[in-house]
Amino acid sequence: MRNPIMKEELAKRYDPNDFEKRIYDFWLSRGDFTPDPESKEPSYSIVIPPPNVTGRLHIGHALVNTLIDIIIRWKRMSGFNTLWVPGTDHAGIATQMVVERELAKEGISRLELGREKFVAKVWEWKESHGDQIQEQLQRLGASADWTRSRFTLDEGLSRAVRHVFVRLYHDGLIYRDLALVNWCPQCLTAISDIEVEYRERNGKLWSIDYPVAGSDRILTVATTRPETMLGDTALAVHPDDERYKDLIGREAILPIANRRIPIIADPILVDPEFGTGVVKVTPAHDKSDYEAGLRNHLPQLQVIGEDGRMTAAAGADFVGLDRREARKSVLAKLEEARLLRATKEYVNSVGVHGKCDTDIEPMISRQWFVKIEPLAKPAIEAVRNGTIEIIPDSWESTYFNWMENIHDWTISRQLWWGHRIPAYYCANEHVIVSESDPASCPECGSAEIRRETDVLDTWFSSALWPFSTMGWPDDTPDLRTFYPTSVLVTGFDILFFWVARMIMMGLRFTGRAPFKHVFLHGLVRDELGQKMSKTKGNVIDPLDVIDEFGADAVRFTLAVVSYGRDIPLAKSRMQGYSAFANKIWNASRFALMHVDTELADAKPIDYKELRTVERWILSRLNDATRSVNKALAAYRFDEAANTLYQFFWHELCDWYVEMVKPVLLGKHGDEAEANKVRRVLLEMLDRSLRLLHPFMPFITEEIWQKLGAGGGAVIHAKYPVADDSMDDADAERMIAATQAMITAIRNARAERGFTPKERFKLYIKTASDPEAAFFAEHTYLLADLARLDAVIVNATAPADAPHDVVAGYEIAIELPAKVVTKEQIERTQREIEKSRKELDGLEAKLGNEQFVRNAPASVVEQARARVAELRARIEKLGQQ
RNA sequence: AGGCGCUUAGCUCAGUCGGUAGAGCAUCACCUUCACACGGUGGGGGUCAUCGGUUCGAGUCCGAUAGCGCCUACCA
Repeated sequence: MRNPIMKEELAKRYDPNDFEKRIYDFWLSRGDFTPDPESKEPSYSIVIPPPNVTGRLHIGHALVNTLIDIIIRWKRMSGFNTLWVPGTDHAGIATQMVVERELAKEGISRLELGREKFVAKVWEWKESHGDQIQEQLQRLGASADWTRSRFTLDEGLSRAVRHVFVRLYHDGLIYRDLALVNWCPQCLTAISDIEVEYRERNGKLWSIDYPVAGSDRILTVATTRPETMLGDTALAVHPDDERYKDLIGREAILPIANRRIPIIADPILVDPEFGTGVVKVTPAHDKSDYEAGLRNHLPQLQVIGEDGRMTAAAGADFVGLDRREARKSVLAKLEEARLLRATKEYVNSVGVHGKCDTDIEPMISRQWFVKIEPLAKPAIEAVRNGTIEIIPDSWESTYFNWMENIHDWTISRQLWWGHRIPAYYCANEHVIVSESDPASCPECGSAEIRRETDVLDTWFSSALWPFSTMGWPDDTPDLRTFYPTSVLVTGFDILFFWVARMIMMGLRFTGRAPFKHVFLHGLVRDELGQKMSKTKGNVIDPLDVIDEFGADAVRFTLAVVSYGRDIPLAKSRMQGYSAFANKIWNASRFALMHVDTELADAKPIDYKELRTVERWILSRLNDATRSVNKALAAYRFDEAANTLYQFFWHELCDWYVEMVKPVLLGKHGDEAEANKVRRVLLEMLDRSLRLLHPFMPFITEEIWQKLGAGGGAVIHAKYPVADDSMDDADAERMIAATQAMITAIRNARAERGFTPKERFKLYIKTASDPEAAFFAEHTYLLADLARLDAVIVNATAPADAPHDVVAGYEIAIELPAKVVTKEQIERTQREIEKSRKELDGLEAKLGNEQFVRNAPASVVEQARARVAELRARIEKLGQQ
């Protein structure tokens, strides 16, 4: 029974646009991506790294989702009850920024709209644009279960977020405190430490003189941020620094402000070797100064406000000025007072907010934090004891290094789009943290309750993704069946942002690691290894290349290049793999025009009855099958894909198909032999398509439907596994020898300038009768592929025919008389030279007693055999 | 500053247990043969960054050096 949705015949030309959409709809209509709830098979599950809901598919998404889909399809075909949970992330700041930008086009600002209306606008935006990325993933062939798609702001997920927040708060792991945080004056929100990106910048280092009060001494201080001096509340020196020891405890006069500030000793803040050994201390605007301020009980004077403008505390001359203007103004005033001593060029790294590229302002602010150490400890242990395995394992040391030096996590954001923190304040400022909205304050009974306005860091909800998507905190069938998930596939760039936090939260709230393996892939670059960016114009848009080359070629390319930290990607590679798809297409057309698909329903292949050629190709296929399964189990998508490419094109197409043509075209053998060949050819196509399916799902499904699959689909066909009984070393050896002879003859033909029409005679010498019989039997094969008119076994060749030794067999090629050119002589001499060099090396090796004594017997034996072959070869070649 | 990684053909990269250096692309020559010119056949191209060590034997293991990249922390 053929499926009616499929076209009967393969089109002449491979055109992915003709069938990819149709095939995807076919799978969707059958519900092929949804696991069977009744299944007794072992489960296998993956959750998608949720892309930004307003995002558009970029090449990084294409990579990670291709890799996930390869694993999912492989496992599904390998008998697992397989689930891939898709979904999207609300992506707090990023989404808010996108919508704000859209509104700005209409001249509307978020602030004038108000919180409620703005959030409603974002939801509108989400509803109209949110499915775009899922449709794009479908074009890639993603076999995710769309019926289970989740969004981090869904009701269920929101409940999980709230539940986790409340529990962590009551366990003392979430607290609210006044602390120095990273503040983005552009986005007007605090961000966490890891959201700060550091950029190298050419700046200046200014030296400012601070007069010591009641003395004519001057302390010179270097700074990269002179405007912060307005907030200085001390100068610090090292307690052991002899130069300044006597000044400790005295006061300096802060220039411009003319405030007196203490001169303190702080061994942690001050490195006496650096600069002048005197440091200005600005506790409200610098991280290490903040800590020094706490140690020394210094006042915190905020001179820069949340909007990046100077506060009243900065003084009347500066209030309201932007940070940058304030810097110029401060420098001018210092210059005027002749207190600016020197300026030098200086390269330092400046913290910026990655999302908007604005310089971060360290700021003292009341925020919510997660006390991270108690969560990190078990997460470290889980990786250390192997409960979770990070692949490649080189990332484990990075993971440990970060987790062991981790700082508390700032989770509150002064945004509108996100999970609003479930904390409430009563009229008396009592804090109530609760899963449901409280009616009155449990402490004082006040009914005047207002909710916290801050929302949570997006990554807080992402951290719960592996179990929140499955219905947690309820005990659901999905949770029981598919949690913990099997592997997490993602880029190494979000190891800290996401992976580490999922491990911490998963262990804390489910008592189990959220996944067994973490596979970290590299980052896609252009062919020169540069980051892709719109400004550089080197972006490869996955949707464009899918249009151009087809999803299968794009997927195959991504699989092949996937290994390594950086993944250089060029369109030319996709073109190359679309040629491979074309090859698959045409080889299948060839097979289908010679093979009756009814054969598949006939009795299984009897391996003992097969010819050597068929036993050989089955053995080679088995070898490829073994390699592919092994490579996939190790997440070596590149090896798996290369193995299939190599096998299908260069063994199956280049050799096997050519070898069976004489039989299929009726030039050799009888109908019974042809039928055996047809049966095996069909088997090869069937198995190859199944092996290729996870990588190239569309083309394999389209063709496989033509094999008379009884209404089935390759997506649910069984993935081939290696079968030792298919291995055949003898067949491999004899066919390899045959191939080597054919190559040698083709080579001789090309080198001597003969056309394909001119026929030769081949003489072969064998050492045994079975070998002689083999070559006699396969004369047609040699004759057809090497264009010979005779193959003569174990007879004396004419002395003037070129002799050689190939695969251990002495051969001679009798060719029509032709002038021997200088090039041929030189080439033969080069061959002899090469062989002699290798021979000399080997003989020296074998002459070394220690080699013979210490090396394994097989290695010595191999060397001896090679020596014999080389000697014979040199002799034969020399005769010419 | 600390940590991690990389250096192999013109380009981009594989290379398992230490045992005769591989692939794709590019390049050159020949071939429009009845699945495919998105094709076939054959060829050329490498001091495996450098130096030293271990070993019978090193692209592979160890140490150092140089160059490049990334991460983390800090940078008055």
